[in-house]
Amino acid sequence: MIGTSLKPMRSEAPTIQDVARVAGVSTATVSRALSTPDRVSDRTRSIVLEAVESTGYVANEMARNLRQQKSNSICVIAPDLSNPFFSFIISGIEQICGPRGYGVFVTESGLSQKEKMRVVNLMAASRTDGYIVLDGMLDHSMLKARGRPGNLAPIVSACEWTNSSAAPSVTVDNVGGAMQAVQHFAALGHTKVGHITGPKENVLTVERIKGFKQGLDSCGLEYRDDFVLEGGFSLESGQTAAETWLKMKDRPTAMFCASDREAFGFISRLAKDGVRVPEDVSVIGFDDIEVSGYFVPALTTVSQPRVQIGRRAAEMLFELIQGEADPKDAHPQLDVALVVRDSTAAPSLLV
Amino acid sequence: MIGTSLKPMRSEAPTIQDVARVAGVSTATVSRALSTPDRVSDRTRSIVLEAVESTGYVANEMARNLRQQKSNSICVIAPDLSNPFFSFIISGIEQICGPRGYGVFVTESGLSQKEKMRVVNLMAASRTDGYIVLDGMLDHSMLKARGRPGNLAPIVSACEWTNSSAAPSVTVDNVGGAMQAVQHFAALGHTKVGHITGPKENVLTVERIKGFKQGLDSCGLEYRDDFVLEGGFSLESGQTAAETWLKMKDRPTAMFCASDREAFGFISRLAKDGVRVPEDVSVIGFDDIEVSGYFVPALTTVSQPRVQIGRRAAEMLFELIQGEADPKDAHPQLDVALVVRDSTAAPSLLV
DNA sequence: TTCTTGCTGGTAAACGATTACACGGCCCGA
DNA sequence: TCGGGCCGTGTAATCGTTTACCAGCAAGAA
Repeated sequence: MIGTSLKPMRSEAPTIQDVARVAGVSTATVSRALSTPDRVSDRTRSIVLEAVESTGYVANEMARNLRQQKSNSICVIAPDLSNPFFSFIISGIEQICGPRGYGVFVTESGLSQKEKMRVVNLMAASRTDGYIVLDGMLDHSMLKARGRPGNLAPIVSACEWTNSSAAPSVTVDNVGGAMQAVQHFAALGHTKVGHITGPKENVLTVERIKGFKQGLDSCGLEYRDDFVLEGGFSLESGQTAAETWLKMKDRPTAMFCASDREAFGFISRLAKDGVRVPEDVSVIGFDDIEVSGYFVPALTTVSQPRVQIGRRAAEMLFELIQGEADPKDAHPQLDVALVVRDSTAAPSLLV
Repeated sequence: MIGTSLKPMRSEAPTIQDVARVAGVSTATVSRALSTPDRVSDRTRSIVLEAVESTGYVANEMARNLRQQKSNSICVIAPDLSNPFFSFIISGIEQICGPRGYGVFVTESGLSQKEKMRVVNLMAASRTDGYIVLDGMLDHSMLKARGRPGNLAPIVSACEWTNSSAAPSVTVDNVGGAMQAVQHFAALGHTKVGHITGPKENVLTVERIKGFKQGLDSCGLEYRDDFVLEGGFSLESGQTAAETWLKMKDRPTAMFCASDREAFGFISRLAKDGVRVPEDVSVIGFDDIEVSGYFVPALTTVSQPRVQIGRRAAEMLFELIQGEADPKDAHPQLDVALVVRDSTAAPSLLV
């Protein structure tokens, strides 16, 4: 080799020009042979494909993106990737995007407002064709900051949503799920049912509290303020709630937790004081993350169709990208299902 | 408005030309004012910035990418995003990439070979400037398939690696971690120590088995083939191993699991038969995922510095991207630490 | 035969930034 | 006063595609 250099050999990448030269056709023909094969003759196509093969040509995405004004990728924004709840949703999204040749960006919006600004800036730069937002706290500031004309890639929210935003969303029946949980407790004979909520500002928190109350109502049970403990969806917050519970004089015999992780934290802390689940207190979670079926005890929980949520959101996003759908009236709500496992039982006869 | 149309209003996005016109300077000056501010006069800079403000200009990433031949983003390839083990690694990666203005793509390579091909194709398209591969099964086929000249974005492997690949890697001391686990068992008085392995073909599996044996050796304990159960890192595989364990006539009193999730599956299945941890059998995991501290019992485990792994891998990747480093001699190995919680105790005196 | 139509394929203009190169003015030392 | 640097800016080439437009040609219709 003559041009051997120490530096990157990027320069050697074959371009469409090289292919055209080898095949003895124009670049337009090469492009057509690859992207719209039926617009060239059989003969030409095979010549081109052969030239592609022999040169090792791979189209440069960046050039394509610039010309087409699209990136063939979307971005998923989750508040917290360490929360396994999101993984199956992402998987569902990829199931839809992969076959369509779209790449899936994933990024974390974090908990602090400062972190969220980072994401907002990312969105303004508009590297991707659309967004799926799993963080209900993001929309407000976001929509303001990226209101630059022309940079408006479509957005679909999933799971969490923002009342103030007109963005289409796919959600689940949070109210119904919470009701089912309470009704299950009632059916087992519990009358003193408590709730560990999510973080205060969260929409899901509000919905699940609403469902909790409606469930109580529907069973003729009393709603007691002192049975509602503030949580934050996290393991730690479940633990903290457990400490509150342990100090209560009059304790609920059944606790509905706004997330599975809260339930884990709760049960785990209780176990350290010898309080057993479900013998001493019954627990129901929400989400049905993978480990829930393997917890000790296996957790009774409200299962969300996570893969389905992801798929649905991705499908909606594509409709928006292609301008097929009217964003305004797209708010499907998926069903949830109570999965009964070993963390719930009839209340202890004593006490 | 005259040009009102039903179609997307993308066309309205201000370009650098618009800014130049408003500011009364050339596009070159605008570009310089934004990317190399010290190369223009104070006066000009402020005029330009004002024009940027008033037009709402945001640079078009695609055009920039094409011109600079780089995408300002990297891609992380994980076998399975539902495994929470990866989340903190990704977080660490973002900690490094964010401040440098890099976006982080995340994609799932999946378990089947077919899925992995999808990723390989993605890599060939070379949308990103570099790759961090968390999947040890990928390298082989990958390197072959994307050997197109010119398209060689640098790769760093992390956690898992491939012996056959020259790619730089950041790993942890798997052997040492396994040894520590066994030594902890021995110190508690266990003499019958077993192991649930990872999936057969995995490098980590091999390393941890090696450490397991060395640990036994170092404590003068016997290695017994029948005490080694094949697992697969997953919850299910731990459960399966538990069923095997339950059927054994001569059982180990302590089990070292190749992953925390395996340990959960194991403990959970045992609990259903009334076998208690750590009273009846002690268990140690590997990884220290978030939920481990909240399991019942809280899991003793070998903790990996996950965030650190991610940060280190990202730093190495940047060195490679900038051509600063020689890939060949970069194989840092990070330390692990045994975190003792409640799943280990002295062996029961009975039996 | 002549006009239309449809099918192929070439020419060249985008896409929107960055940046090599050139140029004019200013300062400074000889 | 003149020449050499430096500084700030503009001109225009460039990145590698896609695609609008056009032209040539063959076949079918009139």
